[in-house]
Amino acid sequence: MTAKKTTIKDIANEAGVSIALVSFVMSNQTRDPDERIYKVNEETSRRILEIARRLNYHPNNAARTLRQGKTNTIGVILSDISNKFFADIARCIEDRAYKYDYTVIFGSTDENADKLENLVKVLVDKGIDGLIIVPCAGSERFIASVAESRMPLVLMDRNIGGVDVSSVVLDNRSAMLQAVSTLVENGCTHIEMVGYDMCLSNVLEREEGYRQAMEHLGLGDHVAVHRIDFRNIESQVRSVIGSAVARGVEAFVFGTNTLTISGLKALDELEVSVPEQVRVVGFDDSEAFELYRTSVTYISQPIEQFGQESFDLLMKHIRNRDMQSMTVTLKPQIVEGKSSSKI
Amino acid sequence: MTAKKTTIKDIANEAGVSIALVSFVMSNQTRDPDERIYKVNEETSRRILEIARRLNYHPNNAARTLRQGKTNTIGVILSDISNKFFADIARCIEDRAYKYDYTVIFGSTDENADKLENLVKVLVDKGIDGLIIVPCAGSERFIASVAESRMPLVLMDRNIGGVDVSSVVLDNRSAMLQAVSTLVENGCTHIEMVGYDMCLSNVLEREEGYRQAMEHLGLGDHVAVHRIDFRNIESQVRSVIGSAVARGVEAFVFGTNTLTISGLKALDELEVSVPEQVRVVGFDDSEAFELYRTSVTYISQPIEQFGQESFDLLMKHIRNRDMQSMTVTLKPQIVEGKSSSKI
DNA sequence: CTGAAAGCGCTTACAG
DNA sequence: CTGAAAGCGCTTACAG
Repeated sequence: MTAKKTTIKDIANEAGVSIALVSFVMSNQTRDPDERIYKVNEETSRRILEIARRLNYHPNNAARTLRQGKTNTIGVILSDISNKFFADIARCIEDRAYKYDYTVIFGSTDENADKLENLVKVLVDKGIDGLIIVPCAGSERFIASVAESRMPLVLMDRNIGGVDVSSVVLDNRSAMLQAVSTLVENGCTHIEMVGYDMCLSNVLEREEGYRQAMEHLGLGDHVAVHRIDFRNIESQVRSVIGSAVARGVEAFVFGTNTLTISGLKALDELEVSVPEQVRVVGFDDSEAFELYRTSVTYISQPIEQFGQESFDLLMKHIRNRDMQSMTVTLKPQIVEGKSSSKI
Repeated sequence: MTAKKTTIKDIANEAGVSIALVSFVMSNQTRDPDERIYKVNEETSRRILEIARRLNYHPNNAARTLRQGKTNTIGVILSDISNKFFADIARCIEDRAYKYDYTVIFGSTDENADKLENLVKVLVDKGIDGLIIVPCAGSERFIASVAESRMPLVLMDRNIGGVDVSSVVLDNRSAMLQAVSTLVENGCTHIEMVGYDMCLSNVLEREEGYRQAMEHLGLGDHVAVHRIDFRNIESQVRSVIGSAVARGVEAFVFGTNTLTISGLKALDELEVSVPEQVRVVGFDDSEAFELYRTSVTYISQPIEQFGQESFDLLMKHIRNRDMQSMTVTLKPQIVEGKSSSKI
């Protein structure tokens, strides 16, 4: 495999030709044979290829990169690769990149702007052709500077206002409209939302979407949003839900997968039954729903599309450095279970 | 960030020194200052560093790699990075690698030997200093050839017989002994196991561990192992569990996280209550347990140690090419919930 | 159709 | 303490 490292020089010696010719044959091998301008003598070409195989030749990537200034590697910076939502997206990106002969390097920020900054620097130094980033709160200015550096860049899941950069995001307002509408159709009016207390576009849009939906449906008086601190989810969700239930709330809409699971767990602990006493619409699918006593209604995000569109958009930016930035907005879909239904 | 790409030449020009001196100053910067053999003039050094900063210099990784023959990148090939067990390990490896200035590239095999082979080839061509692999069935010979190529290599989660290669694995026999013992202590004798139908060391050891534990506890007559096909889990688990319950089985031990969740779900669908009618010991922790009606007893694997030990062991192999291979065996710990208890 | 040569950016003996 | 030079392995105009 690695062994003594055969180089084109070895092959050239063995074949009695120049290294240039070897290089030429090797690179033509992977290109459209019709596009080659020069035609290498068939027999010579075959001989070179045969020797390369025999000597177990593997081109040196560093040399090629140094020469071409392209690494065929991209960086993908997520919130946390062990979070199922991001892990699933990571998998899609990995698969797609593999197909296009790209390698991807992942990094996790834990919603920490310093870490994000550091990761980007490491990856840029390492040499990457482009970046997909899930931005976190506080990283706006830094990401703007990355965008200005002309590094091909695509934001995912969240975007940043006032910065000219491409992004792939969810239609969060539509998600919340679907959630609220479904609950209203099932007879709820006291519908409250549990979201994060973070200054992120998706968080804010979901909150805004909830408000708009409520007002649109004539329930403006019942609007109530509970903003949970990211670092202390369980206990906050429990207390928020406890007092809301005491106030006679009829339904909860959750803003993320983690919040949904914490919420259902809290309702269990408070011995509030779903959907008999309180109805629920969650966000994202989860393995955990499979073991829940009731089938869960949730907003389903198009995970595969997130991965695919982000990657494809980044490829476009890499191939055309002067491409205009654009935003791809993906549509969520509500999946109805019993947790939101009339009893 | 990337911009016009400053090189040491630019800095040398600006500072009126040679590129060698610049290179020297730049690399000394990151080494133990006491170890330097030459001492660069303090003032010159400071001036060079200052210019580097002002010109926003970032060393070209490809050039350095080409020169040094080291990439500071490792490859990690898992079964599936979107599986929670592997995603958690991936996160640990990522964090640890980051601390040691290493970059990691992940790949998923989906238990497909061809894919594994391909991924390894891609990564090796790309240039990596070492590999951590979760081997899959059918990849034994190929992995043996990788080991022979002297590429630093560590197997994780499973190992391969007859090949001289390092590995980090779980003490699967101990896991199963704990599982069976706990159930026996709670009065069960008809304990059956649900595992995979795969020829992998961990699968086989868990099965063997179950058998030994049963025999050791005088329950050899009740030994029954159900081997599930990896590609058709849900339906097979359901039918296996259905007939076992009909036979009057008292408890199930599951061999992996996916099997545990499928099993609990199947019991739900069959309206068999846990632990009243049947007791259960699962494998690996899962978010899903949080929403299950009963707290689940499970075998907990030391995820962080898996990541850490694999990485550390690989580092040792990278630093010392002639190091003897070794196996690190990690201890599981049973976490007792209500699912295994007497009613 | 094929070869000689320059150069990508860096590191490392080797002189001075 | 500092500089000139070779070379890592490859690609790419440019000649022939």
